[in-house]
Amino acid sequence: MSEKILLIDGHSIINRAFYGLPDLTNSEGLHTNGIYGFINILTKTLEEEGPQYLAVAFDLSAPTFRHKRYDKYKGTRKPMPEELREQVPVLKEVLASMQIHVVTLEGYEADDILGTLAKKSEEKGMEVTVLSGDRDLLQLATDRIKIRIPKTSRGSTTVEDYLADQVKEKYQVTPPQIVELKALMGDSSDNIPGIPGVGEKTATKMVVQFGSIENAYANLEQVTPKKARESLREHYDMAQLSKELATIDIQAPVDFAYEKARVGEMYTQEAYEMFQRLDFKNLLGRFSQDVQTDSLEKDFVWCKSCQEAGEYFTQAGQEAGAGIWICGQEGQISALSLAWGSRAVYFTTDGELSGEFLASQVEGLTEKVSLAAMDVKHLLHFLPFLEEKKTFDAGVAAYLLNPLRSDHTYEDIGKDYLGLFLPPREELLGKTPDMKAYKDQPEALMQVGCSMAYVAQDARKPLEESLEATGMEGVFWEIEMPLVTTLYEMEREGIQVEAESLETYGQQLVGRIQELEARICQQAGETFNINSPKQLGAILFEKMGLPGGKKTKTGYSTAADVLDKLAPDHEIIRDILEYRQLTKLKSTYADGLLNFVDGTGRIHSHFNQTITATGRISSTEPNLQNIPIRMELGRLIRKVFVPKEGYVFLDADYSQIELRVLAHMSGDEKLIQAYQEAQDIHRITASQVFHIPFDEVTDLQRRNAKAVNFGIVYGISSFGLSQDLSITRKEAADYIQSYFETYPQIKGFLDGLVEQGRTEGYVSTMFGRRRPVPELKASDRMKRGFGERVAMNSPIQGSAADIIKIAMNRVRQRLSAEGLRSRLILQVHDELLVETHKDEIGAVSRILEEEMKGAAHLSVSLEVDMHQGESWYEAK
DNA sequence: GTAGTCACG
DNA sequence: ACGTACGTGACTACA
Repeated sequence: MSEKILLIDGHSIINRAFYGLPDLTNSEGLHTNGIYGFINILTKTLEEEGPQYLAVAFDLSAPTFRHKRYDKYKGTRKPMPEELREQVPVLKEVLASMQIHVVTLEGYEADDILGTLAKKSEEKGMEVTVLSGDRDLLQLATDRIKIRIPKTSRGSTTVEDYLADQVKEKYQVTPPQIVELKALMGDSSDNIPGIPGVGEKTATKMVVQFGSIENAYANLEQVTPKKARESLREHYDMAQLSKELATIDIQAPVDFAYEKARVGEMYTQEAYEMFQRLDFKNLLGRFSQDVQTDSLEKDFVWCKSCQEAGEYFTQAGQEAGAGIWICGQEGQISALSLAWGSRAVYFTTDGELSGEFLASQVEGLTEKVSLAAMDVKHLLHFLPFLEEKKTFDAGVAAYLLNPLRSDHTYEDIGKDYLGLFLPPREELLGKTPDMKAYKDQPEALMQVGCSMAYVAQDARKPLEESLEATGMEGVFWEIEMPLVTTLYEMEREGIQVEAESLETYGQQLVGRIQELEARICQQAGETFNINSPKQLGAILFEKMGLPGGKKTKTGYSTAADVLDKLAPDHEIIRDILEYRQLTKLKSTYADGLLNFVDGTGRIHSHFNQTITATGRISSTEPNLQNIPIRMELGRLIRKVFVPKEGYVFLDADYSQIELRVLAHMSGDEKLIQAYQEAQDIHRITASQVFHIPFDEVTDLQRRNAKAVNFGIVYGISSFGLSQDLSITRKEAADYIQSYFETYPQIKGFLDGLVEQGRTEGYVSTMFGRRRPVPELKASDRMKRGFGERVAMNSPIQGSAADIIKIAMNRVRQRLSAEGLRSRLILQVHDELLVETHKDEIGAVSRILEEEMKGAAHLSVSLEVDMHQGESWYEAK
């Protein structure tokens, strides 16, 4: 058996991968799809070919001998998009970490390196495989040099293999004659001129007939068709030049030592860390267990004894800070990890230690040291004595520093801020909940718990430094850390629901739903699943032939805005819309909420502080921020949310907080003045934008002005506004223009935000919270447009979020400082709900009003609407 | 697991 | 020629 070498065309393969795969980015925002695809094609080919030698060739940016020969060479080539360009140096790092030999040569292209090495290896008696996306390489094929061309279509990759015979079969010419073809046809991507008027067919015919351009020229009179003959006569020089440019140099002065190219261990420690950095999680399994565990250098100790525990806590007390993690339920600690210095200890309560003992040890510890944790809100369930200004939440810090990440795990934070590669929780425990793992997988849980405590403590310094460097230490300590306590208390309190009424409400829907279901199927002429957009689309737009047209990737859109247009003419559509409404209420709200009622009749939603890109909080399990209100039938659900005995609800919401924030941030005098003069901002906007006396503004004009105001806050586009108002784009554009003429500083402000996003890479709220806007650098126009709207909207939405967070903290602190029994229990972006003791209504309404209005001092006042009621329904 | 839909600000 | 308003989360169908 002869030896085998695999030669890879680096740029062309990463190109293929980049364009063939969907967009992928790692936690640093680096695009990785090209690298990922490259590694996949590389490893797949290695498996199939099993070569002893391997090398990857890259072009250099320096001019090659071809440029010297022809200055327009590759001159018209489109520049590589930034998303791809940035991946090339990283790919080279990855290859280096995998001990894969990379070859470049100044003055030559990768093709020449590949050609030279292929021929050289063939002469040495080796079998050669060249992997490239570029068909030019086919000229190298022989019966021992195989060219492999991967093709990606719809996600799956197939590879075409060419030995000399297959080239002949497919192109009717020998591999060396591929050069003749290219010289005749030209190549627009390389800017090789070719012969005008000669395409693939004529070129192939000519080469088959004459063998070469020179021979064709020598027998010019036999060349057909006539147009090609004349063209060849006239442009023979150019054809010769083209041929020179298209010919791969097989004698490039490459310095190549086969020993360096020998295939060795690719799955090295360095490669493991590279793959982790790039978030190639599903490739990590290819590494040996040794490599995977070697990346974990920390020693974690398990402690079950009281005496040792006491000593450990004393030791930790000598330090400036300690990291902590707890697993348990209902306020009872089962296991606790404590990290300080360079160690972490795991305490469990299955022996001598008790949860109470550990909690008291921690309480003692907090007298001396400041604690850090990945999730302080969770910690508060077990350690309610923690003080917000003395405790550091690494998850919240990481979120502020990059609010675009979907989560902030110890693994990510360790990687980003400590350069530490820890096995992710997913690998150690999968989705097993902590408490289950405590029983079934104690070793793995120890790893997780200690990693959490360790990373929180060790990453604290770099995180705090980053917060200072970005000017977000104020947002962190003054807004977010106090908010941890506020949200914890809101979650703990929960909200009371009348479960029986909720059940009755659900029951009442069932009858009507069944009735509608029957009517719809009867009108359709068959029974089908109305909840399936696919089946529904087929019925409406194919069977019944309603005008609809495709709208989604997968078929017809049956969304409400499409159906709304058909509703006036078709009873079935009206029934479907009602059916949709009712089933939504039944499944998400009636049945959905019932699942979350606890033993005491209350629902405890989770308020998440580290999710949104703008700084808002979110609510889950259940989401209490999207309880119906716009439609009366849905709004009735709010009747089941009631205050406990002896209490009422006080509900306070900001009036147009985002528009007021915009007036303030932009400093637009006209808009500020408008707010000072009139109650009804939409009406005054209509009056000013449409040049109509205030008292003569029609409802329609007011509605249009309101939509424009919304549009401005969302990052205006004429398309979006035209959709919302069902008007033409032109009309929408006129509204916008007129709006900007009325409020000129708004335009300047919004343009400035986009500009800032472009130059700085992020935009900021009034309080310094940042949102990165990487989309502004995208080559895709749509993505950029999205980035522009985000740059305009985020500072507004985010500042409003900051303001209500400040208000929430102050309300919570005052309720507590004044010894009141009333509690803040819900926040819905611009609204606060307080379960208010009947004796405290006056005090609480003053607190709400003062703290909400006083949360920020803007150049327009902050206004608050307040309502009282025996249910959430009544309090709005 | 993704896509479609729809509830909220 | 293309195709988007900003920010979320839950449910259902379906591969």
